[in-house]
Amino acid sequence: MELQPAAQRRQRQRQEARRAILDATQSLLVEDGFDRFSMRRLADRCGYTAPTLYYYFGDKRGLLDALLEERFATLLRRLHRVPASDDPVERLRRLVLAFVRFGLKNPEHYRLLMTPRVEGAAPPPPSAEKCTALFTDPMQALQAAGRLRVDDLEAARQILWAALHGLISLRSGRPNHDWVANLDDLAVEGTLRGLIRFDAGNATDGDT
Amino acid sequence: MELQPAAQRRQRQRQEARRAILDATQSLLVEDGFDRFSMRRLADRCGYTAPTLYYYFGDKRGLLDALLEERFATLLRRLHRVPASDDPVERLRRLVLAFVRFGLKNPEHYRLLMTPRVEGAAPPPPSAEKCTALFTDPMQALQAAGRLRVDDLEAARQILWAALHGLISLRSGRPNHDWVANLDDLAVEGTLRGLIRFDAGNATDGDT
DNA sequence: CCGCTTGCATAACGGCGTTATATGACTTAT
DNA sequence: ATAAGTCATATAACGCCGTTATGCAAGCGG
Repeated sequence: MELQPAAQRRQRQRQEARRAILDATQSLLVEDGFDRFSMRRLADRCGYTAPTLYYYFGDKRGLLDALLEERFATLLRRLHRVPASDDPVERLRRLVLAFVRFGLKNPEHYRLLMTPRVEGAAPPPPSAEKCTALFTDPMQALQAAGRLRVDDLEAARQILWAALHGLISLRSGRPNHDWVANLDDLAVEGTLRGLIRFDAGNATDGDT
Repeated sequence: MELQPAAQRRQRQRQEARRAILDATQSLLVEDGFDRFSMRRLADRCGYTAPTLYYYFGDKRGLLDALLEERFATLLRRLHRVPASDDPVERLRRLVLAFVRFGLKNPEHYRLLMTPRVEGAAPPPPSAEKCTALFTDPMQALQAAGRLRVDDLEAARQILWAALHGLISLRSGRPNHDWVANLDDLAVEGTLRGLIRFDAGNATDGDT
């Protein structure tokens, strides 16, 4: 049984330790919330002491980014399974709604993602960026069809980004506020309507 | 000169101390940012020691709320001077733009305002709430004219709130991102267009 | 003149993120 | 088999934070 080089076993145990720490991080985060989360409390929960966490993940941000990466990788897989519609509006709507619902179901992770990096720190985990990149595709299609109300594609992206971020962060930051039923759908619909010409037909330009 | 009861002089000195502390808070906040702000650093800056700050303002949140109240009182005065237009859309647009620009010019205060209260803590300062209340007026007018795309006025309010919050918090949280020029105007215009029927004329209902 | 409120300061508590240093187990080399 | 070395972990500490307990001196009312 010990024929395999012992380095492999060590590495496997290393992975198991990381796994255990990440699992404890996840549960502590959802149970107690982002504000009450601390490295020392995590150490207590997962049986290791604090320096071990730093040994494995560098610092608090690195640990949370590792967790974030996993979480957003699953979102990414889910977004990839969103069916491609012939109507780019419909596809964009589905993507956006999936994203919003993910953010609302994982408020601590979303907050974690959006907490701005200090200065020249590490970039956000790659899966998170890939998620947002998925939106450019249907938006480019809309621009090509001349259905964007804002000429600049980047401007449209940023407006959409801001609206979604506002919706998610506001709702998950104030869970006790009595939000209107179906706010997600209404807000997404309104945002898209502000960005996109919904009336098919007069597409390219209506002035000359 | 000492004819006035000494209690008045004491109260005046009290006010002066509060004033000095609040001024130091303001400058420390804008110079070093919300994250680096601490009661101890404030104490160092303003000459008092930390317990004195607690003597005057209770706790950190109370101190920051006092500053916030002042700041939003000036915004409130400015918003009150926004001219009433015959077109409620135009009036709403002006209010919204003034609000957004205020948020972007006072990012630390805005962040402070939006940082959710812990649980049953003090409500946000009254001026801040009055500011948001100013928006309901033109929105009611729009609803009465049947120009709201969302029937429920409260829903429309929340959608607008989310969009503005997203715009402000995203931009001021990432000042180094290269935001598109005129993003504010474009975003506000898009948001309003998603919420409101811009074409005058077929107002009430277009189905039956 | 005495006692009381008021406006401060010193010192401390507990918690935080993080790091310096030590120790023991396990691997490798002789 | 033993010495040398690496790796995973722990203990102890540093410096910061928000906050509070305690003390103390100056001014005021009796």
